[in-house]
Amino acid sequence: MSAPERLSWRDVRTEIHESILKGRYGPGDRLPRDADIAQELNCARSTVQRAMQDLSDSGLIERRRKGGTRVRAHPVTRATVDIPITRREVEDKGASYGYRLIRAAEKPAPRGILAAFELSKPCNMLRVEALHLSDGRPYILEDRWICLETAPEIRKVDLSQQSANEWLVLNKPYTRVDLRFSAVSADAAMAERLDTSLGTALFVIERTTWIDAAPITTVRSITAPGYQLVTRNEV
Amino acid sequence: MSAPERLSWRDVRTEIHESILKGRYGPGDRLPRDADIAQELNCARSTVQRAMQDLSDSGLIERRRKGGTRVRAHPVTRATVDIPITRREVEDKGASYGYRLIRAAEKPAPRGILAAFELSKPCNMLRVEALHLSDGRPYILEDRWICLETAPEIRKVDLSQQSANEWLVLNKPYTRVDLRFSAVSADAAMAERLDTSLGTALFVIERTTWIDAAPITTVRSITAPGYQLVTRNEV
DNA sequence: GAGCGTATTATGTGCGTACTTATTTTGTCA
DNA sequence: TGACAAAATAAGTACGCACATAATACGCTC
Repeated sequence: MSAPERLSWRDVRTEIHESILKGRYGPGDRLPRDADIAQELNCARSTVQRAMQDLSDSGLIERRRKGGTRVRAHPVTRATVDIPITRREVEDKGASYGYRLIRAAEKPAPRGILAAFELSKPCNMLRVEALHLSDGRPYILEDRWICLETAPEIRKVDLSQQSANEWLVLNKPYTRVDLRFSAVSADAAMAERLDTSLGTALFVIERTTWIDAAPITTVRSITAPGYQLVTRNEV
Repeated sequence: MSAPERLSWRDVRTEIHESILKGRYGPGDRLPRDADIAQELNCARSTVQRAMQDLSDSGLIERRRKGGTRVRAHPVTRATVDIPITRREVEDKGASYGYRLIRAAEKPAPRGILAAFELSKPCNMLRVEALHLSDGRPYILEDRWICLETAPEIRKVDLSQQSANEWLVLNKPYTRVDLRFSAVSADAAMAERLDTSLGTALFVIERTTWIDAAPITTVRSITAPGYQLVTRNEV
C-alpha cells in the first residue's frame, strides 16, 4: 500500500519550487493552473493556493488573475531584514549596553528632513542626538528628528534616561517604514563621537516611519567601524 | 439597516492592527483567541487566522499554539529588500548599462570564502572580477567566487559577454541567501576601478547563495560613491 | 512540593464548496 | 479595421468543519 498521507502546503511548495530549481520551468514560463496542480498532486486547490502565495511572496513567481502563474522573468534577490531596538541588539550579543544623550532641541525641520517624510509644509520637530554604547565603546551614533505633531508625548520623556529609539519603538507603532542603507566617511564630529579616525568608512542606516500619512520619526544611524547588518533567508 | 457585508481578512487585519496602534494592546499583551475575535467581528475563524498570520509575518505579533497571540514584547523593524539583477537596476533608472570583465580564474577558495559558505573542506572555485557601468561610469565592482562543483556550467559561459551576476540569477535558483551590508574605505585598486579617490567610503553588499546545503556563489559588490539601497514597507 | 504523566487549549492545517474579482479573449456591430 | 460589449478564465477570498500539533495547566503520586 502507498502512504495515503495528505500533502501539506509546504510539501506542495517544495514540489513546485523543485520543479523550478530543476529547470522544468524557467524565467517567464507559465505554470499549470492551481486546479490542475491540485489534481496532479492529489490535494485541494486551496492547498496549492497557499503554496503559490508563499512562493509569490518570496519573489520567485508572479500570479495574475486569469493570467495564471509564471516564473518571474526578472528574478530578484528578496530578503527580510530585522532591525531590533539597539539595546537589545547589544545585549543579545552578550555585551553591556550603554546610552548617552548628546543633545535634544526643538527646531523646525530643515528641507532634507521634510524630504525624507515626503512633506511639503514646514513642521516643528524635536531633534535628538545620542550615542549607543556596547561594552562602553561607541556602537551607534544616532541623529533623529521626531515630529512633534504626531508624537507630542516625546516631550515628557526623559531622554537622558531612555533612548528615543526605545521609547518610539515601544510606543509609536507605524504603518510605513522606509530604510536607506549607505556609507559615509567620518567627519571630525563623527570620528570624535565614535572614537575613530577622520575619514573612516562608516555604514549608515536611515529609517523613516509614518503612521498612515503622518510622519513619526526619521533617524540616521551611523554605525561604528566594522558594523555589519546581516540577514539569512531560506525559501 | 446595517450593511451585512462580509469582512475580508484585510479588514480584520486592519481592525486588529488599529487596536494595537491605538494602544488597546501594548507590547507583551495578550490578544483574545482567534475564535473570540471571529465571533466579535462576525466572521470565520479562518479569516482571523489569515489576518493574524499576516501580522505575525510582518513582525508585529507573536503566536504560539496554546500560548495564544500577543503583541511582540520586543518589537523589531522588519523590512523586505529587493536586489534586482544589476543590469535591470541600471536600465530601470533609464541609464545605459555597461559591463566589463576584469579577470576570471579557477582557484581553490581561500579561508574567508569557505567561511562565508560555512564550509570546512576546501573547494575549487571560479573567481570572477567584473565592473558594472551605468551610463559609462563605474557603478558596481564585483568580486565573485563560484563553486565549480555546484555550478560547473559556468565554465562554458562567455563571461566577457554576459555577467556572472545575470547568468547565475537566471540559471541558478537558490534555496538560501545570506546578505551582509557594510562600508569599506576605497583602497588603491577599488579607487582606480570605481574612478574615485583613495579612502572614499563605499557601501558594500555581500551575498552568498546555496541550493540546499550546496554552495553556489558568494559575491562582494562594492558600490560606487553615493550608492544607496532603498526599501519601502507598509503594513 | 517536586517530579511526571495526562488533559486541556489555542493555533495550525487540509478540504470542499461557493462566490468574487481582475484580466484576457472572444464576439458583435459600426 | 477598430471600438466596445460580453463571455470565459484563473486566481483570490470566505466559510465551516474536522483534525493535527505544540504548549501549557492540571493533578496525581511519592
